Amino acid sequence: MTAARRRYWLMKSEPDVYSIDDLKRDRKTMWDGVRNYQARNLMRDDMSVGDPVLFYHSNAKPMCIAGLAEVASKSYPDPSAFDRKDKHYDPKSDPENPTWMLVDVKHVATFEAPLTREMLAAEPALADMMLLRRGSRLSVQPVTAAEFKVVQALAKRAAKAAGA
DNA sequence: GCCAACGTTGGC
DNA sequence: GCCAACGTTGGC
Repeated sequence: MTAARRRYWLMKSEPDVYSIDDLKRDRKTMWDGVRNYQARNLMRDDMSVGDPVLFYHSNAKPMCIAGLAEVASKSYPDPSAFDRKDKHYDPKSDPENPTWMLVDVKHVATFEAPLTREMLAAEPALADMMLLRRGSRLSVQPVTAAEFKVVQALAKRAAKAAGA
């Protein structure tokens, strides 16, 4: 057994559809409905159980990193791809050889003060973060260890400021 | 609501 | 294999 290098991720969700509060309530959820090959490949090939995940609220007011989650399973076929009634049903995906894979994600912490996109954009250390790049639509993104550290520090600072 | 960015589809 | 048309994401 070789220990996998710890990797860090950011996953986007529209809070109107599924928010960090929903994740907290559910404790754990299937990250279903992803229909982008790049995002799938990251979940299928690169994620390990225990990897930290930044939970991002997209298309929201405010847009923000709302908290911390964690990869809670290995990848497995996305059942919503086989459900005719599901919005993300994919008739081309063969259950014998599934196209779409997902992982379970579990709630770790909801930030006391959400880190708004504005705050992130104002942080020089995050200048190269994929999330902040123009036109970056990928809903599952890698985050560097350095970026993750900075986000954690910002979250701590924001919580302090909010509580003070 | 607009539209830039980008992925997918399908004709050729 | 190219590329135009189209659909979606998601910030603004």
